[in-house]
Order: sequence, then C-alpha cells, then structure tokens
Amino acid sequence: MNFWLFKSEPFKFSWEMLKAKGAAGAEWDGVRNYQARNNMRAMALGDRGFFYHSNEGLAVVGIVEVCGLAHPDSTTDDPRWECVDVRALEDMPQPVTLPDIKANPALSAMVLVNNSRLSVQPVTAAEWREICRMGGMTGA
DNA sequence: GCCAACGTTGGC
DNA sequence: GCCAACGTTGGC
Repeated sequence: MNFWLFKSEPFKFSWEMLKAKGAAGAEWDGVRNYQARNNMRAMALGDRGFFYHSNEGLAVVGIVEVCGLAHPDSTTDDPRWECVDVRALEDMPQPVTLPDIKANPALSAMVLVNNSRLSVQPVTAAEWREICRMGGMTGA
C-alpha cells in the first residue's frame, strides 16, 4: 500500500464536504498539474492519503482511502486530466499543523515542506507513521 | 493583502 | 529548444 497527501482549500472543498459524501466518496477533480496527475495515476485501490487543508487551517485533518482508480476528470473535456475517487475514512483525533510538521526533523524531507504547491503528493511510510502518531491516531 | 516559488505559455 | 513573461498557489 502506498501513502499520499491531498491538499484542498477548505472553502472550496473541505474535509467536512468529503465526509458528507459518505462511503461513495468523491472525485478528486480540478487537478491541472502533470506531477499531481501522475501521482494519481500511480494510485491503487485501498491506498491511503492525508487530507490537508491549505490556506486556512494549514493542517492534516483526516485520512482518506482511494476508492476509484484514475479516470477522466468530469470537470473538463481536456483528455489530459484525470482524477481518482477518494472517500473519508477517519478524522485525525488532533489535526497536525504545518508548523508542527516543519518543527519535526523526521519530516524535513516531506514534499509538503519542500514543494508546498504540489496538490497531490507522495508520502513515505515513515512520514505516514510519524504524522499518525502526532495526530493521536492509534491504529493505522 | 503581499510576495516568493513554481509551472506553463509563447515568441524567437 | 531556450528563456522571458505571466498566472497561480499558498504561506505569512
């Protein structure tokens, strides 16, 4: 299983909005960046991801699961853009904030720290465990 | 609201 | 194929 990080501005598409979609989940649409698209193409069913609120909140607030493989983005006719489907799995007991992440030397190589503009990012297994620990996530 | 960083576009 | 100009993102 691989791990990822999905970024969204909460006033456009928030964690609460994804949770409201339930088990069916939602398209992660609107991505217009090749690197982010390629990351989505590399995803497998059951992969896990962090849901990160950018601009406002600035924190990892929940865990999502990839529940649909990459397919054409329904918000454009341009065949270049694809997206996966994700659904909300669990809330972070405590949101892990960007300052918390930046202050943790174990996370200094995270894409979030070094290329904050990439909207769909890979996360290593070690980074995944560390952020789960910081967020008070007992399982995962 | 500002500004730095990055990606994309388009002229040459 | 290079590079300058521009637009967008996102942290502060």
